[in-house]
Amino acid sequence: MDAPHGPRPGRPRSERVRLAVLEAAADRLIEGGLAAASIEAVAARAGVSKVTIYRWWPSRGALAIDAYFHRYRQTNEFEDTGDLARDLSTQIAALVTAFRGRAGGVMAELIGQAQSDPTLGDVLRSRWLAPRRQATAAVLRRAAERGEIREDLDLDTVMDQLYAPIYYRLAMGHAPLDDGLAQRVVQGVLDGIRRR
Amino acid sequence: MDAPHGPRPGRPRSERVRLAVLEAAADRLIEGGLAAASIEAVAARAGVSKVTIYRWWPSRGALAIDAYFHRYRQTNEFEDTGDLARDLSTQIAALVTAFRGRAGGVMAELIGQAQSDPTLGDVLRSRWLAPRRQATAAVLRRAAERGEIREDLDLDTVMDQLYAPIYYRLAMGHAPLDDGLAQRVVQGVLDGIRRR
Amino acid sequence: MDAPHGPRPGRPRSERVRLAVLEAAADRLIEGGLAAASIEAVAARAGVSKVTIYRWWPSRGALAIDAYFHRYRQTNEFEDTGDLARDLSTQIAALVTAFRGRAGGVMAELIGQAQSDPTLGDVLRSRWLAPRRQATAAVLRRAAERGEIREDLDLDTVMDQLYAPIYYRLAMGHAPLDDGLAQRVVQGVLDGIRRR
Amino acid sequence: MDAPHGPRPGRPRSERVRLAVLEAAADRLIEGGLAAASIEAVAARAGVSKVTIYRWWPSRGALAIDAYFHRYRQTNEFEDTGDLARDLSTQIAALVTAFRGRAGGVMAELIGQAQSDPTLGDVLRSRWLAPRRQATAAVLRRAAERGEIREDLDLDTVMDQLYAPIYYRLAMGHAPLDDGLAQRVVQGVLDGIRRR
DNA sequence: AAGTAATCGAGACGGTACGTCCGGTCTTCCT
DNA sequence: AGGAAGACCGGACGTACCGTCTCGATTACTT
Repeated sequence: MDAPHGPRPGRPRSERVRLAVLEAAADRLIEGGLAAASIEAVAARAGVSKVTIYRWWPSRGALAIDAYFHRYRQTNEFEDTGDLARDLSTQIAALVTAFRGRAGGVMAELIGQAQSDPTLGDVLRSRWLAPRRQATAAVLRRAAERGEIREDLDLDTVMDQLYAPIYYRLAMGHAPLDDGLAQRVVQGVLDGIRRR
Repeated sequence: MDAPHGPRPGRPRSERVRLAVLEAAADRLIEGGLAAASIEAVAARAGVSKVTIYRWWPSRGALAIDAYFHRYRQTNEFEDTGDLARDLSTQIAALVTAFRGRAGGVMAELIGQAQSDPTLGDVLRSRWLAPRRQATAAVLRRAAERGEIREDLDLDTVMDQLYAPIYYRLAMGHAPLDDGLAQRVVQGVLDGIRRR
Repeated sequence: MDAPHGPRPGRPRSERVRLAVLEAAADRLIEGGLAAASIEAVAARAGVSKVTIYRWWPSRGALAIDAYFHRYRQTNEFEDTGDLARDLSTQIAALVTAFRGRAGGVMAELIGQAQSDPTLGDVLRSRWLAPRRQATAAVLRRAAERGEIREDLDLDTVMDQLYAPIYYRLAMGHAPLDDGLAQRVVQGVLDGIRRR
Repeated sequence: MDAPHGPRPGRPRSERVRLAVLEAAADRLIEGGLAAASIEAVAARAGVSKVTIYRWWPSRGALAIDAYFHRYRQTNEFEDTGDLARDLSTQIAALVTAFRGRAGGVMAELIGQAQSDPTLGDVLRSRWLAPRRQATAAVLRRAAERGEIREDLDLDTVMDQLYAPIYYRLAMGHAPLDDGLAQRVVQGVLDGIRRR
């Protein structure tokens, strides 16, 4: 897929331009949301021609999500200390904290945009959701092996129960992403899945 | 605010026009999503002038949500049979069923749009979320009074646990809104909150 | 065609805008030729939106020719003094003089553009050529009636002989539109068509 | 200018490429006029890089005219049989015939383009007009020596009278380039310049 | 054989203009 | 006052060419 083809013919893509576009897009995104990250505006801000952006990103959403990941390329480590409640709380609290900042609004808009842009949905699922869910699933599996939680669980459903409330509040805004949220959610889920 | 002014001066608002607009908007919404329900397009389809729409609806989102409720004005009854698990399952299964059809896509787009349109968020919360949550809260309260579930619960958190997975799947599309979903979710939540 | 329809519904067309566009287009046309009279540039200069221009003029050429006639709306009178040689010379000399100024370059470009824009050709023929040829034909007909020139002439060919050299020099630029040109051309033609 | 430099260093220009470009340009020119003969399109069609074209031709017009001459490299012989009327008619009729075909439209567009491209005008005059006018002038001069026409004539004006009507009709399109045109024009001119 | 020099294909890039869509606002007349 | 019709500005869209640029590969002539 990305095997080093050796030097391809033609002028190579300018890394300078790639970065300028991503930075400009991230800036606009944070300043004024997705609406402000129009191709036109990003091109102007980055000092780059529109065509160049269109050559590399198929849509505003695709660019926005690249810019988002570029700006918020987080470590995304998931410690496995053996204390399931603590590990899950830590991980989810980190998500809550991130979403409380500007990144939350941007992510909410990206999810919103994905409703009318299937490609964007794909990217979101594969680059954002999937890694987090895989890490979480691993932790849960090990907890099951340790006998801490039941073994007959549908992990996908469990993870929905863990993550959904965060995204739900983010998207609907009916309640804040408060400090205790992560803890409460994890507690509620564990109450249901713990071995008795 | 809505005191009966008695017959106000001037030409009264045309009910015919109101309906034509809502029907046209709903049609476009279903055919092509929010993007297709532009004020321009709806006006053309309804045979109505743009200004008339602007007079009565502040934005595309506001119009869309009105059209949504106009088309899918559902009964939204919530039976309280005394069997908590059944009542909750019934209610949530109804939501899942509704979201599986075209209404789901539209609702997803409306939630998406609300991310950049605070007014739309308000309407969504007050006219869509709130009634459902109030009915659900009443049922839960009565179950607590009957001693079926713990009394120290934060009902808001419980309702998040009940509803969030549905919206989460709707919005992220990482997993289908399958038939057993409602039952599984309710089961999971009850496992955690039932009196032991 | 332009019967007074009575007051048509809707906001009436703004005369201010119409004039601003024509003046701006004429300015650009004279400053930098057809190339400078881009819709974009004219809109900017006139303080008018592009869409407004597109609503009223189908193409750059159509706008340019309107602007040309707006700026150079000449009297186009053709005196018939009874002295054929003088009348023709006067008329053609006026054309030569006009074409020697900036109007010449613009007209040349318009004719050029008409080669790839049939609509523009139509306008040019009906609004520019036809009136001049009709007036000239009338003068020639009266001269024939007076017995000054032969009566068996194909007037269209005669008029081609009169006008063609002017446009030929304008378009090809192989020789100047000098002062004596009109006189020489008329003399040459009359030598051939005068009654002997 | 084109002295044989002897073998210059470096890779010699590829004749294959030169021909491919000219053929491609001529094709596009005939299919869709000057507009279709964009450098971009010609390069694509010829399987040649844009830069290569830019290296050898300064502009679209220059390329177009080269392509025109390449495709329509005509013999351009001018017989001098001693019969002036016939010789002129033959020559001009050949021009009319050529212009009636596709070459006419192309030539018209080239003349049009020359209005905003001085270089193109130069090429048109030196490579197209001049040779024809020189041959015609020679014929006329010999006729004057034979005493067939007046000797005090300004040959440039006479040639304008001969050729202008053809180009005039080509450019303005107000009348067709019909069969008798050449004959009529020559007759008209000779009527005026013949010795009496 | 190594070096030098030009040609060529491929393709990235900034820029200008294109013609279109939609959002909002406005003006006018009609009901 | 409500409503239809439609003109208007502004902003963005996605596309077409322009002319320039950076590469690597090729093809000759010159030491």
